[in-house]
Amino acid sequence: MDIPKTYDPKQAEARHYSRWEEAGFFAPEINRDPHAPVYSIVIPPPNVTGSLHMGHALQHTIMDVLTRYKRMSGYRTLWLPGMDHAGISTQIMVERQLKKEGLTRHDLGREKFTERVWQWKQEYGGQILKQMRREGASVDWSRERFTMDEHLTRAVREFFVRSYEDGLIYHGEGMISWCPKDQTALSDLEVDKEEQKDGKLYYLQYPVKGSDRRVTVATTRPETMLGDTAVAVNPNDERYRDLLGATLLLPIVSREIPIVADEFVDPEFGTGAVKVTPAHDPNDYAMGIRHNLPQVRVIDQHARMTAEAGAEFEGLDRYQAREKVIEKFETFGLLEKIVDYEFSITKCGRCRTVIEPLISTQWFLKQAELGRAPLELVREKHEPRFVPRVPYEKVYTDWLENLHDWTLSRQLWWGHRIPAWYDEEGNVYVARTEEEARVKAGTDKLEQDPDVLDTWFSSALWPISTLGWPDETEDLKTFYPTSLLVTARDIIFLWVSRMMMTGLKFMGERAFDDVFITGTIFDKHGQRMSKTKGNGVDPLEVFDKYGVDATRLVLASIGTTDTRWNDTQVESYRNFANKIWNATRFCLMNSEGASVKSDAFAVERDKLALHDRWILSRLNRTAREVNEFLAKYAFHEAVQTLYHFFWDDFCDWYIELTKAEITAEAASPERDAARSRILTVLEQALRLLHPFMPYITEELWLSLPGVDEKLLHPAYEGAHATIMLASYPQGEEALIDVRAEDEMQAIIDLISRVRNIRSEMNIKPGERVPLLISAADENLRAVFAASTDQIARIARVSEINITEKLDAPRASARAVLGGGAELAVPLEGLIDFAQERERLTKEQAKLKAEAEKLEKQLGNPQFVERAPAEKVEELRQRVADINQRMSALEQNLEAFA
RNA sequence: GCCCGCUUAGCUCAGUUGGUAGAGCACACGCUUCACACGCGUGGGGUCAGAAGUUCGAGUCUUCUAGCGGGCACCA
Repeated sequence: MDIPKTYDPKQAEARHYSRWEEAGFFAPEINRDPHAPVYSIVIPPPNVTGSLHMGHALQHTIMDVLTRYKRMSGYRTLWLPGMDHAGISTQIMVERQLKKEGLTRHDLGREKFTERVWQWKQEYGGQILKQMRREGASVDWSRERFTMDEHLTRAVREFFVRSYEDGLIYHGEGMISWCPKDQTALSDLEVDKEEQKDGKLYYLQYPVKGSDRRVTVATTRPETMLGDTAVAVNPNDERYRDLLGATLLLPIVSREIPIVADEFVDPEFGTGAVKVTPAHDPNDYAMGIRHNLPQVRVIDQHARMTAEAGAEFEGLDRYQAREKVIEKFETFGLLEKIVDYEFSITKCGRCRTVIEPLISTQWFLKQAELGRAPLELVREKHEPRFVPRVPYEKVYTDWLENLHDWTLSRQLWWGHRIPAWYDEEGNVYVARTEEEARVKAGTDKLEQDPDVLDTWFSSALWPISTLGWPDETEDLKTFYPTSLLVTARDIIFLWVSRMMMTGLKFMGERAFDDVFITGTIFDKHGQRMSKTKGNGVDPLEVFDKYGVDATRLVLASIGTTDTRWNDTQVESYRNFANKIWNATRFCLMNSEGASVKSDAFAVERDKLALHDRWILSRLNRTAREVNEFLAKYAFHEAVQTLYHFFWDDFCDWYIELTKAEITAEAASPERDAARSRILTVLEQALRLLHPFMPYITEELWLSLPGVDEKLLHPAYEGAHATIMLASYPQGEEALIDVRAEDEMQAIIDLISRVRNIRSEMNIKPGERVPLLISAADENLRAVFAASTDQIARIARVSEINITEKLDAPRASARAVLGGGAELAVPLEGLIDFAQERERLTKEQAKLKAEAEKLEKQLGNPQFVERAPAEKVEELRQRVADINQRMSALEQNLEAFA
């Protein structure tokens, strides 16, 4: 027998994945049952530029555990992989590459540049997909999709055209967030607010025309005053009532601007007078429309001042212009004060450049209309079901209640080009193809809109487009709606909500039943992992160090909770994997004449030893619990249950209890039967563990004698043997044996007490001691009697004497057990009476404290009256048991007196 | 400003419907016991952030306070 003592994860990891993939185990077609229930997940498509981080590994683990679990449970299972073209990120990545060659994208031109991006994708993109193989992700690679695939492009155009025809999409002027560095419009979800701790608030004075008065306005952006076209005050503000309708002389540019009244203005803030710059601030833009104010554009797309800002300012950067405006105001004596002021500024979510709000002609989508159906669904039916519901259902609902128009167009080259064409007069034709547009326009002289769509526009279609929409494919019929979406919380708005919108619009059904929001993994100091900080833990390094299976156990346990990453947890699961390895090794070393058998435990109940009935019960109870936990996404609990079943019940107790039988040198039907039983329990345990630990379980499962195709779930008839397709144990209620568990517990307690005595009395591990057991209850005596061999072996006892009443020599260490049992270890010459007295006194004190607490509670008439009768009875039982133990201890102490 | 979450053993975290506080790691002691030292056995360690309330009974429910972390908001 030549099995290494230590499990080497890398070997198993290298061995099985490609085999599984090539055999088609990941594809739903492997399931031959036409009536099989369906389980489907589409992966959140990682960016084509991305590489695996812990967040991905976490999401993938959750998805894979469930997919493998459902597959083993007989479901027709699809986990669909793919990638996102990631417009801006990818374009920037390739531009950076070009820069090294001294080129810009404009040097290449649009067509060549796009080709270059595709080339880049071929060579470097999709790193993450290779890494997913390492994770053991059981995705169906035959259905891999990319958001820029021809078919998905067709879906995008369909979405666009239909929405345009329905009046949901429009082309027009609006106030948008513009990134001066990336040179594109952004949606409000792609920008971040950032606190400006050292911000300043500038108080500027504007002279009133034909008067000595001045009106003071407060602003954080003085440079925009060059584009002011009004000052607004609250209509109820007494201070300015007489100035309503007056004209102000805008300093520097000498423009005459009105004072207007608007409810928006908060009289409490600043001076109660607000400068209005309709071309460069979202609120002012809205106010400008309300009061029909001119829009003077003083800042351009590069965040530099325009000619409109005046000759002195033209070409200046916005911050230089700010300095200059302040200088001027100071010289004019119009700068009232500058105060420190904390506020937030908006930055580009990608490059952190400060956003410039600009008026621009773009394509927009009226999200409010699309959002109505998802909003109703979540309000009325709580669908999709968020896990955890708090706080995400509310977050999602709140957002849907307050939808703004979505800026769709991006001034980029990489992405889905907007399917809109213009004729020479500038009329727009939205169509699925250029041909269609020509027909609509009645001319060939058309020019396509140069812009591309927001990346999230195609992502919004992911669950339906990947399954074939707009065609009515078999996949779409079979796998939609999907069962589950697993993702991080930061894209609930960007993505989750929008998939619900498109799913409901085009399919009339929710995109997924459940939405599982994973926790966030921080570094050990509680800091968010990020590339710029360089504090990220690389999943691949963790895989290398501890193995994929161990890492997956940690990730599955994390589930929805925010966690600080620490290697010690992985290490402990690495040890667990090793434990599984060695337990199997032990079973294999003693497997001659035996095999995994469906009828290994099929003998009359009274012919089966207690420990066999017990492990069978524990196994089935564990299986039931794990199924229940998985049904409610309680991964941590499932992992804990399996861990303790395998380590504590199976290894620490069952193997030890059955060891003598199994390692017997002489072959016998009894030995072979015992060997088959342990193999059979082990085989089931491996299946239960498989969704979490795919590699080690497959590696070991295949090595077990008697394991073959017959163990596969009936749906996979004809497939080669693999644990992946073995049926997941459901746990049989009938095999749960409460009595066996209670009786076994008595044995375990007994052995533990003996071990405790041995340890406290410093008895050498090799030294065997005699043991006296007493129990008034006949049945309990029988239970002990039936297990004397095991007790003797495990507790290292030389001889066991079971009596009705304890009759031990004075020089004995004693202990009391539940159920009125007692034990004594005679230690003539070894025992230190003082020490033993101390030990017993300590134990007595413990019991006494507990008894007092309970008696106090029982002495409370209100408790006895109001608490449920069974609760009261339970306490009485406990008190009785404690009292029994105490009196036994008392007698023991007297023996030493 | 509004909303939400978190605070449990030295560390990382569990604790379902209110009814004797748990795990892993760490720590102490003892073990080359014929699967495993990535192991075995034994043991110590928590007034569950603080306060008040509801209740026979609160880690668990309510309110407030503090600290930390999110999300949202047009306050110039």
